[in-house]
Amino acid sequence: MALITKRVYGSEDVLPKDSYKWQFLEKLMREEAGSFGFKEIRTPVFEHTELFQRGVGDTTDIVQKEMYTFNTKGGTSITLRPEGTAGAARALLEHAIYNDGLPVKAYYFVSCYRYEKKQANRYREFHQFGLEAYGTESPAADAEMICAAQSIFDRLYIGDRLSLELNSIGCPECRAEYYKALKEYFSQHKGDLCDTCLSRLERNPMRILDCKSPVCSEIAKNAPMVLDYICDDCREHFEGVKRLLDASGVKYTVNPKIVRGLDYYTRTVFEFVANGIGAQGTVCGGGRYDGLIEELGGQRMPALGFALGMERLIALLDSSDVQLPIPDTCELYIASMGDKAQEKAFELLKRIRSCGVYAETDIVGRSLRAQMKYADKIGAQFSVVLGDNEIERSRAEIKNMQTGEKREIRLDNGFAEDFLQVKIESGNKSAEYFK
RNA sequence: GUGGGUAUAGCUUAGUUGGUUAAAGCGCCAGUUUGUGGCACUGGAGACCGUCGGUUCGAAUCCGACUAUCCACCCCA
Repeated sequence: MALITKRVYGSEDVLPKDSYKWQFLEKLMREEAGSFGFKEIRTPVFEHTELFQRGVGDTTDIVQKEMYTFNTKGGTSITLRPEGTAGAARALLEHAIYNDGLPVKAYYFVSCYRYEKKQANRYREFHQFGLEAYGTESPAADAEMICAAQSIFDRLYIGDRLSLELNSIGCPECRAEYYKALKEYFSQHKGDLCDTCLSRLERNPMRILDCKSPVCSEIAKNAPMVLDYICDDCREHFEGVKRLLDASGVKYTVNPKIVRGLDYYTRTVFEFVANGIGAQGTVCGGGRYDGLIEELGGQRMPALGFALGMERLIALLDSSDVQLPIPDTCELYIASMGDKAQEKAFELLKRIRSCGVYAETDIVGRSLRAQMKYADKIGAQFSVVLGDNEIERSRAEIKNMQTGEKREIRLDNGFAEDFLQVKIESGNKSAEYFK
């Protein structure tokens, strides 16, 4: 296929027949975030490269090998955002939003870019919905964050398709202790670890814990657990989070292997994981990152949030028996024959559309029969045929496409009124919503 | 970056041991007389059989390379 008619590797089109899913989900998420008191923040697709190096972390795979980085004509290095948190945190600092009062609660919809091998539910351009909260250290904030994610899934009737995996990786102080213990333990098995895990041993030993290699995961089974090493403050914090989740009726599994791959995480980390949508099952992931703001040059300020993968969520919905509300079909199709009738059709359509009715007419120049076929194909609920007779009488027949039943309708000022009357009498709902 | 699978119309596929104009269903467009959709029928458009090279009198079919794509590892949403 010619290059110009081929999309770039790892990118996806949302086609007209599917866009309603995105629109529906975005609306639902805005409502849900709003009901928790989060306000939308919109940040640029690109940022200074340094922001991600500092914010996401120099040692991460994302920064080391997955960023779309390039120089502007002016010689500035900028990067297409690989995730949404860094930009939001930058904006918080740049505009000193924390002076508007704490906590700052924001949500975002962003497109993200990572240069990696494409896979089922993993793309080079992908979309995230996310929540951010700044200026609160309380476990209540962690619990609320998780509740917000859970309630989105509940509203979509997929709460039971996802399992919430929860963990605490402690603060930098207690993690240092833990790292020491981990390194000691894994060093004893140096000969058996896979190559990647050997390099992890130095820079991020926790990642060995979720290595998929049978040998490594066997060794990891007996490795020290974070939860045995976290300090009293961190333990108490974690207990607080669990207590409020329990109170909210949110079910979770404490999974010591959830460690997250971004450097900025501290204390609470969590993932909502789905089965049955391929290897990339993490639909939503997040946690607390109390060190991030300071890392970016601000005063120390606790922070937390999560990101939800839109493509993965849609994949999950597609693989489940949940049917998102199908968009309204055409309410009225006006077929016409001849110039006079076409003019009348345009006049009537202007009138009826201004009442909020979804209506169409022929813009192809088809025969009457073909127009009716088209009306049927687009699922029009009612149709009106206009010809010389109707123009003359200023009356036409309106046909219920489902029952075939016909009624008279005025073509003058009474048109919109008559149509609404017919619509009400038919008891026709514009769309059937069902699970 | 590493592995494995697959490439024939918009989609799903057929194509026999290599043999003349590459087939079907769905979809799309038009028509089945004069002013009414769904069903049915008729017709039409649409494929350089992923690309390049090789073997052969002859390749969609055999061989090679490349490219694309899918799945998995890695990593993550």
